[in-house]
Amino acid sequence: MKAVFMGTPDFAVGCLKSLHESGHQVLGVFSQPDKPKGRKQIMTAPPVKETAQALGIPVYQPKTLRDGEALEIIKKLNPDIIIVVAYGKILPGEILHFPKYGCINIHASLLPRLRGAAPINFAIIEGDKTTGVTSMYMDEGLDTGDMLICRETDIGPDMTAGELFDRLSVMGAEVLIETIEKIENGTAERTPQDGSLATYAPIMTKETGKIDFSLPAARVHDLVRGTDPWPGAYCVWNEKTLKICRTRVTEGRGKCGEVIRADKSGGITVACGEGAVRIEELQLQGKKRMSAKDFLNGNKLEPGTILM
RNA sequence: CGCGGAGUAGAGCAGUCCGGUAGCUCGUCGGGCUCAUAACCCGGAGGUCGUAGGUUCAAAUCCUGCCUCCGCAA
Repeated sequence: MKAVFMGTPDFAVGCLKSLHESGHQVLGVFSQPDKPKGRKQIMTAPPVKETAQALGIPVYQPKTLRDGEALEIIKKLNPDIIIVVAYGKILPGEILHFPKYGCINIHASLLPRLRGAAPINFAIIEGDKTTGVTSMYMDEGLDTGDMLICRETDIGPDMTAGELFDRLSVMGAEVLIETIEKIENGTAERTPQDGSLATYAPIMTKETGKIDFSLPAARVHDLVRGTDPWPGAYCVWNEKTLKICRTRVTEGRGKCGEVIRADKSGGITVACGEGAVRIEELQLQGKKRMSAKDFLNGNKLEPGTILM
């Protein structure tokens, strides 16, 4: 099958590689334009672009797909199918309808749940016990197309978004290849989504990681692991940002956000609206990430302190 | 030159303003106590204070360049 691939971040890299290795011909790759990144604002290529270049596939990085130029490129490449994985742009109808087999998308959730930009993180933040990946035919809505293959996986009680990301990224690549096979041999079945069950996983910002200690401990824990490694969950201590990197749900009672224990044997325990969380790893503004034990060796954190 | 913080023993920090013997909490090693311990007591080892210069009788500390790490912003 002759395909065009569209994707941007790490999550899409596995799909691109599998597609390339499975013998399908990748005519071209679309990715978001390079962006300035990091403290020095260095222009950085998106991971998919780097991968494509390493594989010797031509890369296109249009600012928009709506000015007709992108369509011209597509027409020239003349793919049988377009694969979209976390590309970050909406495809106009003229492109959606161009390829013979249409456009398919790999999405990291069990649709119609968690449509949108950050399904992996929100599956954890919302305390889901399972999630998965879904392949679908794209339409003009946001993750609303007819589903093809849906594969489920468990979310462990302490699993972080980073860990889940790795697993789903592998699953996504597998599902992609299977989906293409089914489309090729004509056994693909469309299942429409039940829109009434849809939920949304909005794009994450730094604010997403703000901890609210009035919530039950389980929810605080879900936020911490659901935002790890990015953007990270945080609170405020001594007027400084304190990132909370790793926690465990535990017993304890106190005012919301109150440190009820801070010693080397019990770690740092903070009371929540219901129960408490023990902080195992944290990072103070301007410092490196460290264990609660190391933190307590050099910082005075008395029981009774309130984290906001 | 986007804003800011920081490099001191294996780890986490203080000391820097106001130059004058390298300090704290841990870890580690040896010994002791205890039924026992992530507990307690005694003792020891371990640091060219990120790096290159400058000022000075004397620099972790003051001045200048460079390297590295981190938070914010994007």
